[in-house]
Order: sequence, then structure tokens, then C-alpha cells
Amino acid sequence: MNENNPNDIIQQFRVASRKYSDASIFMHEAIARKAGLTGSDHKYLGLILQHDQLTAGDISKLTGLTGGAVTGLIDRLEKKKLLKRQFTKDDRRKVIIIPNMENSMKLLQPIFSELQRKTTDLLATFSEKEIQIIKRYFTEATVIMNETTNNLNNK
Amino acid sequence: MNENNPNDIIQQFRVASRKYSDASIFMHEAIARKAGLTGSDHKYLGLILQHDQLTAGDISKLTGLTGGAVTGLIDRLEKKKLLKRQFTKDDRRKVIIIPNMENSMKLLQPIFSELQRKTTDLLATFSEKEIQIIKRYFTEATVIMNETTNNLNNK
DNA sequence: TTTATTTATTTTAGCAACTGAAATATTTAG
DNA sequence: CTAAATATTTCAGTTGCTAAAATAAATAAA
Repeated sequence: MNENNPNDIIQQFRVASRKYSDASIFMHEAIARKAGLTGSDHKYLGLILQHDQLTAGDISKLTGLTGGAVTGLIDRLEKKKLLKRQFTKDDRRKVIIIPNMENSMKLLQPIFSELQRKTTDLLATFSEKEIQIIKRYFTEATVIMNETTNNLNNK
Repeated sequence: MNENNPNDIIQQFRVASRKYSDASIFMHEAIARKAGLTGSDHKYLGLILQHDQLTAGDISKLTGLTGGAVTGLIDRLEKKKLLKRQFTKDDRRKVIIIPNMENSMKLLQPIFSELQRKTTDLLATFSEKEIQIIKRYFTEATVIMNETTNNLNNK
């Protein structure tokens, strides 16, 4: 039962990993509140900001929200000038959503800045090699989680 | 601008870290849906299960929910037999909540099992020393996120 | 004591965001 | 040129939230 038993190490790792997830969810919501957004809107805005532009339908697929919910989401974010609707001659049924990165950054960056400074300091305590190791874990765990999500949703 | 530039490595790390967070949030919700819970109820159940017992008030502090919302949360989880209310002679205003770990596991474990197998396999591709490095990152990043959350909420 | 204050939970009224379905508008296919 | 398909919005109903009032019990004060 000493702490170098591989099973104990993995068990401790899982505990640390779960606490990390819990903490990141709560922080995400605290940031949202501070920015005057709901946790949901903040989460989906983060996804939308990763694209140059996308349609309402794309957002529906990306988020899993129904069409009606997407309309509401876009309404709220547009009112806050964090994105805008753009109508196109190409296919006039579609609505192209253009994220406003500048306004979004202006809103979120000040809230993030302390966090970003602290994580930069934390990363400085790891070697480049160690950072690569952690990055590999993140990347491969992300693949696994996305697979799991797809399996759960499509059956 | 080669990929060994430290700033690039950190930038790539941040991207991987954000994708990991996004994936974990979506998976968490997919698991919840599969288990017949809302994302919220699943999240809070996870917190409650980390305790042997706690009061309604404790849950309110733990989750940040108001009293009324906690009553609703307990009602829904009690109806699903994932916890129970227990009244005590000691202080009859209080309601002690006893999580039902067995039923919760019976509900969630089958959904988790594939994920757990895959992450075990993933961890097997890292040395003990590497796992300790990742664990340290998780642990210290968790402290930073909790600090950030507290700072945001208390002012 | 017995009364007032504090503490713990539940109930209530109102609100915000979601779903599923119907409505609207436009494009594509027959 | 009509029918079917596609993209978004609107609508009605539901759920879970907040804030405040109600209820109940414990503690402190007179």
C-alpha cells in the first residue's frame, strides 16, 4: 500500500484530473457571470469564436442546441455586439454569423489576464519536454473524450 | 518562427488545453443525457458524491445555488434514488443528505466504462514519472483556477 | 422562562433559456 | 411550375433558476 504502487499513482492521478475538471467548470461560470453572460452563452461563444464565420445551422450542429435555442443565443450575443448576423445574396435562407473577436476580447481579456499570468508562471516551472508531455496527454485524452461523446450521442 | 520557439510551444499548449476543457464539458453533458440527468444535475451529483453526507446548506455553498434551487436539485435526485434526505433529532431544522453511491455507480459506471478503459490504456503509454508531471500540472492549475474563481465571485 | 433573533429549509412568483412543432422564406428537383 | 427539401424564426409549453416570503426549530436575551 505504499504510494509508489502504480495503481495508487493512477488513482491519485484520476482524483487530480477530476478536481481539475470541476475547477475549470466553476471558473468558466464565474468568468461568465463577471462578463454578464450565462455559463451557457460563454461556453458557446468560446466555440463560435474559434471560427471565422459560420451559419446558424453550423452553430446548431456545433453546440447540439435546437434551432430555436440557436436563434435565442444569436439574439443575445448580437445584442451584446459579440457577433453579428450577415445576410448573403448567395443563399438567402442562410444567416452567416460573424464573430466580433475584438469586442469579445475586450470583454473577456481583462477577466482572464490574472489567470493567464499565473498559468504562464506555472508553465515556467516545467521544462519544454515536460510541457510536451502534458500537451500529448491533453491531445490524446481529447480524442478519447470526443469519441466517447459521439458514441453516446449517436445511439 | 520554428516550432521549437518557446512561445509557440506555450501557444500550442494553450490550444490543446482549451480543446481538452471543451471536450470534457461536452462529454460530461453527453453522459448526463444518457443517464437521464441534466448536465447541471450530473455536475452537482458528482460534487455531492464526493462526500459521505452533507446538509442542504452545505450543497448550497458547494454549488453556489440558492436555497430554492437546492431543494429542487435534491427533489430530483431523491426521486431517482441517487440520494436520500435524512431527518435528525440533533437539529431538526437541518436535512442531512446521504448520497446513494451504489445506485449512482449502477447508473453511471456502465456509461463510463469504455472511457475508463481507454484512459487506462492512454496512461499506460506514459511512464510513472510522466504521470507525476501531469498530475502536478493538474494539481497546481486547480489551485490557480480556484483562486481565480474566488476572486471573481467575492468582488 | 417567554420573547426575540438567528438559522435552515421549503414554498412561491416570476423569469430566462430550452425543446419540439408550426410558420415563413428560399432553393433545388421533378 | 409545382413539389419537396432546406434554413431560420416564431410560438407554446416545460424546466430550473433567483429572490423573497413562509415555515419551523434552535439559541440568546430579558
